[in-house]
Formats: sequence, C-alpha cells, structure tokens
Amino acid sequence: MDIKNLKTFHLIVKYGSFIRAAEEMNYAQSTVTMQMQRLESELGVELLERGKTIALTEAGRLFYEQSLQIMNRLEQLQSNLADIQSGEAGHVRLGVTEPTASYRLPRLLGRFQAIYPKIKLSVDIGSSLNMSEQIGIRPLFGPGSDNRSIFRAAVSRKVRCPSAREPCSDQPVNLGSGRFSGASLAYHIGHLPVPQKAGDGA
Amino acid sequence: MDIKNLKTFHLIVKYGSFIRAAEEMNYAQSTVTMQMQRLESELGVELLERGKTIALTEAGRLFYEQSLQIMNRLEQLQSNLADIQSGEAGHVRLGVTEPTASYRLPRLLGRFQAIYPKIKLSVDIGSSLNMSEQIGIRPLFGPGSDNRSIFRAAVSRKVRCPSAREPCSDQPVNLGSGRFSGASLAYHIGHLPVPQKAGDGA
DNA sequence: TAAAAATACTCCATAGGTATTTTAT
DNA sequence: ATAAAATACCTATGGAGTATTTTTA
Repeated sequence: MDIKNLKTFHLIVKYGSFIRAAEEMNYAQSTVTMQMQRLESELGVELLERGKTIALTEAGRLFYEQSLQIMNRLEQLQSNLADIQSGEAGHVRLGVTEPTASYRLPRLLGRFQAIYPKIKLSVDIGSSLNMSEQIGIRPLFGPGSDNRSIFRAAVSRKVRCPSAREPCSDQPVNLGSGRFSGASLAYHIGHLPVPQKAGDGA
Repeated sequence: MDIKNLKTFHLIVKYGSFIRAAEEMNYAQSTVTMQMQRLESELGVELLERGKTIALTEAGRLFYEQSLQIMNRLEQLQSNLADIQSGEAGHVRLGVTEPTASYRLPRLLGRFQAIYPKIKLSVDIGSSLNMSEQIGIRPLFGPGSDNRSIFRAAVSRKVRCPSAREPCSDQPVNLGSGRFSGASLAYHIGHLPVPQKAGDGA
C-alpha cells in the first residue's frame, strides 16, 4: 500500500470527485480510477459508491477517518525528522573536564539552548581522562557503543546554523583534552552511535 | 512511501541485519539495501548506521518507534475493515411497520445480535408507509440518500454466515410491505448509500 | 444528454533479482 | 579473512498517460 493512494483517496472524499482529485494530484483521471481500484482490492473492501456523485461506503467512512489520523501522524513524524536533520532537535551528550565545566560551559550552553530550544542537552563532568575516554564513557552512551567513532563524530560533525543573521559561535572551547569550536557542541546524538545495539529490540 | 519499506525497516531493526530481513520478506539482499536507500532519501534522513553490525541513528530510533505505532494502527484498521466486509461488524438500520415490529422482530434481532455481536442495530418503527419509503426515510439515513438504491440494497444483500455450523436464519419475515429472509436483516450499512454526501467534509 | 468514471491500450520508470565488488571486523 | 552491505547491471511488472466507451443522474 502506497501513501500516494491514501492522499488521492482523501482528496476524492474532500471533493466528491475523481476528476478534481486527479487535478489536485496532477494525475490523469484514469490514474485515479486505477489507484482506487487497487486500494480497494488491497484492502478487500469497497470504499466508494460510484455514481455521478461519489459516496462513501461504511468501510469507506471508517477507512477515511482512521487513515486521515494515520496520515497526520506520519506527517508529524516527518516534520520531527526534519528537525533532527537540520540540527534543530535531538539530543547532545557532552563530556567535559574542569575547569571548562565550571567556567566556560555554562554561558556557552545557555547561548546554545537559546538558539536550539528543541535540543536536549546532557553534560557529564569528568575528572582527568582525555577527551575520547571522557565522551565515550559507557554509562553515558550505553553498552556496546564505540568510543572511537563517538570521538570521531564529536570532533567532525557540526550542526547547521538556524539563520545566517545569527551565526553559531565558533570560539574555541577547551573540552578536556581537545579544542572545539562552539558550534561543534551541537553534534547531536543522531550523528553518534546508538546506545543499545539494534537486534535486541522487539 | 510504501508500507512494504516500513516492514522491511522494522525487520532490520528487529534482527540487526539486512540479510535476515531480506530472508523474512523473501527479498534479495540487494533489494533491502535499495529499499532502505529509497526510504532514507524520501525522508531526507539517515536511519541506519551501517557496519558489520547495524545501529540506529537518533532519527532512526524516532522513526522506528513512531512508524511501529502507525503500522499497528493500520493493521488494526485493516482488521476492522475485514470485520465489516465479512458482515461481522457494521451498522444495520431497519425500518419496520407493525405488527412485525412488536411480534416477530424482537426475537429475530435477539438471535441476530447473538450471532453478530459487533453489528450495531438501529430500528425505526413506522406507521403505514410502504417498505421503500419506510427504509428510506430521511431522518434515519440523512440528507442526500437515495431511497431506491437503499431499498435495492436492502433486499439484495445478505451478510455472510459466520460459520457453517451455525447457519443464518432464513425464515421469511414481513418487514412492512416486503418479505425478507432472516439473514437479509444483515445488510449492513456498508452496502447502503452514505448518510452525508462526500464532498462537504473537511 | 451531458457529466463523470470505467476500459482498452500503450509506454516507460522502477521495483526486484543475479552477480560482483567493496567494506568493516 | 570473512561476513555483510553496496554497486552494477538486467528484467519485467505495473504505475501512469491518451483515447475511447460506458454509465447514471
């Protein structure tokens, strides 16, 4: 089942017409007919009563209402994914050593949160380990994560600035043993290895 | 976006392996690779970290959880549609005149509800109109419904019996002017025209 | 008899398969 | 060195278009 067919169906219900749905989807009329035939055969149910005026069957009404909700959830999901992709949402986990943690980090994180309100921040303040160990500590990133790739991701990835008028800070900040620009704080967790390995889920 | 791709993705996460997902879906391994590339490009997001072991990106985790729920809703919906199709669910609206309403209908509807517990019954008891007018009265079926086709549907459609061991009653019952078998009580609303015309909805 | 949907047909884009190469452990 | 995913290439199904016929209000 293809989402396109659902959209077509929704437009047919909205307009009560295959032709108007075809126009809005930039399809030929026969394409709409075919899509609905396929949708109905996939579901094993008639959805529409054809006539000069289109009407919904009971199954059609149920499918319309439910599939609308499903579509809305899907669109919401895509929007959330776009937020993650653009770096406007996500989860940043940082490991820092003193004295950076006490002196430079608070102001930096405050600015960061103002720019990226949807990004969740977690900070782990370490003792004297070097940066890669610090970032890679298992309690923070979960079992099975790869310290080396975490470190690589941490130093290489940057978030996109939300607008050119309000550029990301790029003042170097000492996070333990390494030197990082302010912008590089924003390697969100999407660019880092997953906490738990795939394959043990349901 | 095709639902097939979502299923493949879910299997990849479940097994942590493209190959095992391919086996379960009866696909070639390259097909799974292709599907995931297409899914990721459609969403504009990387979902999986490839390696000898597969891991989810943050976007992948979000997409996995959400799309699982969406799939579940879709399957629930399909199951409900199947119920309607098989006649095990739906909404039957009847118009009856005396004396049938008082004498024969109660026992018949009782048996009917025992066989089809998911079917909602509405009965409208009329005065002396003939059957087609009785069934077609507008308050019961809403504006824009076609009395003639309602009548046609009512006399021609029958619900499928749920099992051969407990066959539907087919004793004729006088519903106003027409004679109907007991089974034909079960023309659920899915076979009747819709209450409100499509086209005036959102 | 005029609208709207269904059919008949055609075409080509692409989903999916086979064989091979690349990658990461 | 080996197991797994990516790539290259090929094939055929079916999605979509054009033109026409059928339906029904």
